[in-house]
Amino acid sequence: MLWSRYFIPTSKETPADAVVPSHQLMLRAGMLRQIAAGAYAYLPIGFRVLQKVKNIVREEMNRAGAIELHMPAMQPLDLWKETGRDEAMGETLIHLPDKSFRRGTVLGPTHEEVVTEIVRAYVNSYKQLPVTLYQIQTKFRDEERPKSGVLRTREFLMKDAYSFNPTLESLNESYERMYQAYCRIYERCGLPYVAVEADSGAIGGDASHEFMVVTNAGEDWLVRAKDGSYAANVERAVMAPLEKTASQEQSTLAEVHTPGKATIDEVSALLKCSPADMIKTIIYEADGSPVVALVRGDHEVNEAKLRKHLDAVSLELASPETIQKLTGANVGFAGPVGLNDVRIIADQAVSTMQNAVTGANKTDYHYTGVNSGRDFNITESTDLRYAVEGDRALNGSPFVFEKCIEVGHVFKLGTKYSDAMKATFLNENGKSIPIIMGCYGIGVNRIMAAVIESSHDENGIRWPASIAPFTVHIVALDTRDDTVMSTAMKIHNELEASGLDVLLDDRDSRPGFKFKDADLIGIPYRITVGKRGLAEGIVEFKLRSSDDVQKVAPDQVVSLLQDHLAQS
RNA sequence: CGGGGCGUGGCGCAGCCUGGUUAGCGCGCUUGACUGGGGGUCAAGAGGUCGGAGGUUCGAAUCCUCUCGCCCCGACCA
Repeated sequence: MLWSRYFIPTSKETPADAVVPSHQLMLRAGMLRQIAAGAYAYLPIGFRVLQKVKNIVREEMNRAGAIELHMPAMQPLDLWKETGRDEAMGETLIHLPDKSFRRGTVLGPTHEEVVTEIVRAYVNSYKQLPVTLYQIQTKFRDEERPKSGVLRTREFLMKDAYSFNPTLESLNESYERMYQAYCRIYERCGLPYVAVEADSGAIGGDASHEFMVVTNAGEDWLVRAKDGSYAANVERAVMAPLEKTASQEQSTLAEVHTPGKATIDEVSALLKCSPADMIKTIIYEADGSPVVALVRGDHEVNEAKLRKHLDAVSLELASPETIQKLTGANVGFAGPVGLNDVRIIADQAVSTMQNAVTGANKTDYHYTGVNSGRDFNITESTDLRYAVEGDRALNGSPFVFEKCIEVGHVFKLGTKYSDAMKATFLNENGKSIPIIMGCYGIGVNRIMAAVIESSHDENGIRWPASIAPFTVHIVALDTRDDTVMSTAMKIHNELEASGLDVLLDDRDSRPGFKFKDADLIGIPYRITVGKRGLAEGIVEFKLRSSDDVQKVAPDQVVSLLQDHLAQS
């Protein structure tokens, strides 16, 4: 490919709207153009990268036994009503105007409903199972706030796979196979990833892993044990109970006047104590009944953990009226002392607290000197909170917190969708039972952006050869010199003939300009052809990832490159 | 959805507060000359409904009202 005849609109300046490196570099390298908030055009070299990522994903899916199909982006709302997800997705679901359609139509944010509809139509025997179907498709989600370039958009490419299994053992096999395929995909894309336990959330599955890439541009947090023995989404991270501190002399329980001081910060400031000396009392309504959660003042209740502990379907903060009725006080003055006839769950850390401060269940009053066992009893104690700095893994290794982005997610769905949509089959005993499902997603655009986030320098992108828009970049200097151009063209043709993607910069520009562009678009192998080198019978070979320049005879270039590619 | 900011040639910005000739500057682009190993120099050019609508005024990029779009922080996020 000749640069002069191709379309790579590079730019020296960084657009003001771009904040994260991947966004800035994609714009500058001429890969990407924003068309609307959260909707991007992929320009030729950006598109080439996407295609390479898609091909890797496709190869690994096929290798893992998944079968490709293609489902519509336009879907009938009725299908979403069957599972109730029209409500659950809320505003994220993009509805088309009703006019020209008989039924309401939405743009698919994901395809569980559609794929389940297909399978229930054709699968009715255990003999047809298991089967895993996948597609690589454009998804639409009306995100409230698209951001960070291609990392969070309203329209994006996703590989989504769905396994349909007759038994749990079979589901586990499919899940494991997908998990392994994901690892291979990220490895082939040159992406340093971490597989973490994830919260399976409202989707209702019982196991789930996320594939994370550590980067400052991320919007999720992952927690890792320093010794590498544990990694989890912060939503999910399980930590060791805090150790008991040396016991202090118990002070007496005292009621103090704290007028208008309802928050942890206000009360701790007034009473000159640390938030860690306070017991935070949060009142929820779980499936309609009030429940009280206790955590240390500097900790936050993890509602997912609480929900799981309670085995509740709905969980929300109680209304001020409920709180008033339960505690007899305004919001901000609740505490466990004297609180009866309600289920109280304490975080483990609360058990280690001594002479604590907490609400007195009386408006404008708190207690000091509160001790569990004496002033109130902890009947239920569990891990209820989010991990914070200083927490440790169950084996005692300290936690490290890192920002990250999610590039993939695998779920064991169970029968949530097959139950709701009546996707059943007859098992060997002639009994009709719901198909057990798993679902497996990969964000294709995110892989591209994540690779750039984790592989760039001040001059530009550093693509791994596997997904680079071109594999080799020939820079012809002195383009008006016939020997230079004929040599460059010859190398170009030989490399193309050997099956490589080659870009030849044949523009009549100054050398520095072309080198800067070469570094910016980040093709892994660079061949420089110039008058000087040719005078001594050589061209130069350089890796994007290194400053070393190797002199090589023009007719040795193909074999040298093949050696390099064979090693990588 | 709360808070903040920004819309002026392809990109980055100034001008606005305090209204007044042909709306500037840098990058990029075109043409020519010189130049040629890390984003060159000089010269001459092209390119703008100042996001849109309405209003105030003799006169609006500038003041007022409405509106659309975009970015950032937060909340939310199978």
